Amino acid sequence: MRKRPQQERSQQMVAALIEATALCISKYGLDAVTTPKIAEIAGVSVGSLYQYFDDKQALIEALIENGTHEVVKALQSLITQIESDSLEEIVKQSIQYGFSLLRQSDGLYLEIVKNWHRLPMQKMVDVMQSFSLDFGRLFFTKHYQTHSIQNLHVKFFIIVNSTLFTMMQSMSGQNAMISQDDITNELTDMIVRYLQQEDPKPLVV
Amino acid sequence: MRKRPQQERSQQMVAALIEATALCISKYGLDAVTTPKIAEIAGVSVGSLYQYFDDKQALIEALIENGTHEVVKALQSLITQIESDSLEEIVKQSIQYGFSLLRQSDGLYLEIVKNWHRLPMQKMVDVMQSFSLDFGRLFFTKHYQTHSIQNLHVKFFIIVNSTLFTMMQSMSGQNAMISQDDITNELTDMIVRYLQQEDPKPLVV
Amino acid sequence: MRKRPQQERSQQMVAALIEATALCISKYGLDAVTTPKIAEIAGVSVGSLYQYFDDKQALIEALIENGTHEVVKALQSLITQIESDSLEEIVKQSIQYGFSLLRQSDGLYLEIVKNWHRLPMQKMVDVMQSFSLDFGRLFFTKHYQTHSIQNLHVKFFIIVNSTLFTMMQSMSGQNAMISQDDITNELTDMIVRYLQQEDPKPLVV
Amino acid sequence: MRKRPQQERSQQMVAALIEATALCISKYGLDAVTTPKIAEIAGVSVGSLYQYFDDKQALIEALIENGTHEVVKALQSLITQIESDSLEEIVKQSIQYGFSLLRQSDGLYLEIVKNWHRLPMQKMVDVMQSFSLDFGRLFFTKHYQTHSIQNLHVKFFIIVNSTLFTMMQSMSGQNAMISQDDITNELTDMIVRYLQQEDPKPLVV
DNA sequence: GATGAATGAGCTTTCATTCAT
DNA sequence: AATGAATGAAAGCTCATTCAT
Repeated sequence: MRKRPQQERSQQMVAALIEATALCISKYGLDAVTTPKIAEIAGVSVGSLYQYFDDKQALIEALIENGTHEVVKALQSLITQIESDSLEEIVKQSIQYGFSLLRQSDGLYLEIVKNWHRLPMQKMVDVMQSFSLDFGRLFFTKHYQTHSIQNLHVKFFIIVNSTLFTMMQSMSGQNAMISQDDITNELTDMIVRYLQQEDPKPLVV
Repeated sequence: MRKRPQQERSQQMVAALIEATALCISKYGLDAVTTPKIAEIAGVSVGSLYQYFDDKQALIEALIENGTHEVVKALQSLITQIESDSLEEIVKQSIQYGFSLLRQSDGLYLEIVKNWHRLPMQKMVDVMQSFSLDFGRLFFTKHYQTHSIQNLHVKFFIIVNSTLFTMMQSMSGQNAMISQDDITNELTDMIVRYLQQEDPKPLVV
Repeated sequence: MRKRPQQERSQQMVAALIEATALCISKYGLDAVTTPKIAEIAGVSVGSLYQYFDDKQALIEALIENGTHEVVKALQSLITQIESDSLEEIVKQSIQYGFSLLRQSDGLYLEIVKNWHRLPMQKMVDVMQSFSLDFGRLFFTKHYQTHSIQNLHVKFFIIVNSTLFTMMQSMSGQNAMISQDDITNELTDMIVRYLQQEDPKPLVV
Repeated sequence: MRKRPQQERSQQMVAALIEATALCISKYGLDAVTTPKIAEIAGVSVGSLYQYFDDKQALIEALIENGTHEVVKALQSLITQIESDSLEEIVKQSIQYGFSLLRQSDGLYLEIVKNWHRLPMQKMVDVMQSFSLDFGRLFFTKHYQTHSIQNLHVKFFIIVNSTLFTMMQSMSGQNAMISQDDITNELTDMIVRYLQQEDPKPLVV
C-alpha cells in the first residue's frame, strides 16, 4: 500500500475501494474488473485509487487479505458452532458451511476459488492450512491420545484442496446431475473414512 | 475451423498454430496468449492464423480438443499398463500417471488445470468422467458382483476433481513442504478407503 | 481488364465473376463485398479473379458496364412497349418500369443507386442521359414541331435524377407512409406539368 | 455519448472531435474516416476519442445530429429572409440557399448527401420533411384557402428528394455542361408548375 | 493458366496508469 | 489530497493482393 491512511476519510476510501473491487469481481467476473469501474463503483476518482494502491494488483491483494481475515473469522465462528463430537457431524457441517461461504457476497468467494492461481492466495492458503491443522491436532489429541497421526499436514492439504475444488466444480454449473446434498454426503463419507484410525483392510480384493 | 486444410502444408500450419498456442500457454501463461504472439511463434502471419481459425477462442478450443484426444489415449494406455488387481496399485499408478501427464509439454496440462474454468473444458470433463465411470463399473462388477455401489457417478466426480486439483495445487509451488510421493500415497489411501465396500464404522468416536 | 479472354472458358469465368459480384452486392451490400467471397461464389479461385481483373475496382467497373448494357436494352424494350401517345401514359409507364428495374436482381440496381457516387457511374449516366434526351427530342419534334424546347438537356437531367433518387428513397424503407402508387402518380404529375408547353401562369399568386 | 463532458475543456474536445470528423469526411471522403485519423486531426489521442464516444458510429451520429441542428437553423433563417410572396421567388431562393449549404464546410453536406444511405439520416430527414411540410401548409392556407392540396406530404417528399439529389448530382462534377443557374431555374420551374393549383391540361397532346 | 495459402498493413477498441489542475 | 481528462501501447481481427506450386 502506497500510503498509510491516517485519517478517517482515507480509511473509508480504502474500504470503499476494496468493497467495490469485491463487487466488481462477483458481479462481472475477474476478467471484467477495470480500475475505472472500481473507482466509479466506489464513488471515487481513479486518481484516488492510485493514491492508496500502487496498482490494480495491490488492490486485489488487499481484497484477498481482507477475505483472509473474514475466512479466519468464519472458521472461528464455525468451530464454536460445532457442538457434536461426531467426526462425521463436524465434517458435514464444515462442508455445508463452506458451501454457504462460497455462495456469500454474490459468489465472490466462488469466483476467487475459480481464479485461484491468478490471485495472491498464499496467505489465505497458509491460514486455512494452519487453522485446519490446529483443529485437526486438537481433535485427534482429544480422541486418540495414544497415537498421533502420520502426515497430518499432508492429509489436511489433501482434504482442504479436495473439498474446496470439488465444491467449486460442483457449483460451476456444468455438472447438472449432481446435487449439492449428494456432494456433501459423499465428501463427508470420503473424509471420515480417510481420517478413521484403524488399519485399512488389505487392499487386494 | 474456418477452412478445411486441404493440402499437406495447411495441415502442418494448423498443427504449428496449435503447437504454438500450447507453447505460449505453457511458457508464458494463459493471459499472455495473444494472436500476434502465437503467429510469431508458429512462424506465420496473423492473417494465416485467421484463415484456419475463426478466432482466438477457436484456436484454444482446438488445443483443448487435441488435449482431450491425448488424454483419452493416455487413459487407454494407462489401463493397459495396469496389471495388478489391487485397487491400491491401480489408484496409485493412476495418480502417478496423472502427475507425469501434468508435467508433460512443459506444464501445459498443469496450466490448463489451473485455468480450468476459463477454458472450454466440457468435453474433456465428459470424457474423463465417463472413462473413469466405465472403468469403475467394470472394476466393481468384476470384484463385487453381488452389490452395486451407490452414487458411483458422484463418487467419481469427487475423486476425479479431488485428485486433479490436489495434484495441481501441490505442483503449483506454493507448498514447498509436501513431497509428491506423500501426496501420491495419501491420495491413494484416501481414495482406496473411500471405495472400500464394508459399512463404515460408527462415526461417533 | 488485364487480359482479353480469348477462349470460351475464360469468357465464362469473367461472366461468372461479374455475376458473383452482382450477387454479392445485392445479397450482402456493397460494403460486404470481398474478393475472396466473390471468387468463392463464382466457383473460382481468387488468383483467377486477379488474372482477369486488375483489382476489385475493375471488377465492379465491369459489373456496372454490364449493367449499363442491360439498362440500354431495358430502355429500348420500354419504348417499344409504349403505345400510347399520351405524355402522361409514357411517363407513368416509364416510372413503373423504373420501379420494376430497381427491384430486379434482388435489388442490385437499388443498391447501385444507393451507392451511386462510390461507383463508376459515368458511362451509365451518359447513356441514360443521352437516351432520354433522344427520346425527348423525338417526342417533342413529333408533337410540337413548331418550337423546340429550351434547355432540354437540363430538363432531362433534372427529370432523370429526380425520378431515380426519389424512387430510391421511397424504396429505402424509412418512409413508411408513402405508397409506391402515390409516388408514381405524383411524380408523373410533376413531370408532365413540367414538360407541358404553355407559358406558366404568372407566378405571383 | 459515453461521458457527459463536465468541464469546459471536455466540451472543447467533443467539439474538436466532431469537427475533425467533419473535416475528415469533407476532405478525404467517408471511406477514409478512421478513428486514428480523426484523433490526429483533433490533436488528441485515440483513447480520448473513446472517452466521449462509444464508437466511431456514435461520433458520426453526433456529427449528423449537429448538422441537423444547423440545417434547422438554416431553414429558419431561410424563411425569415424570404420576403416575396411569389412562389417562384420562394422556391428559387430556397434552392439557391440549398446550393450554398451544400458548398459550406468544404463540401461536408455534399459528402453527406452523397453517402446518404450509409449514414443515420433519419432524424435529419424527419426534420426537413416536417419543416417543409409545415411551410407548405402555411403557404397554401394563406393563398388558397378554399381548397386544400391533395397528398401534400407525398408532394413534398418528392420535391425535397428531387431537389436535394439533383443538386447533389449537379455538384458532383460529372456533368460539366450544366450550370448551376440552369439547374436552379429549371428546378424552380418544375416545382412551381407542380404546385400550381389549376387542373392540369389534358395530358394527351 | 489456375490455384489458394500466405501475407501484413491497418482498422476499431480497451484500459492501466499518469499528471495538470 | 483529490480529481478525471488524457494517454498510447497493444489487442483482436479483416481483406486486397501476391506468388509458389
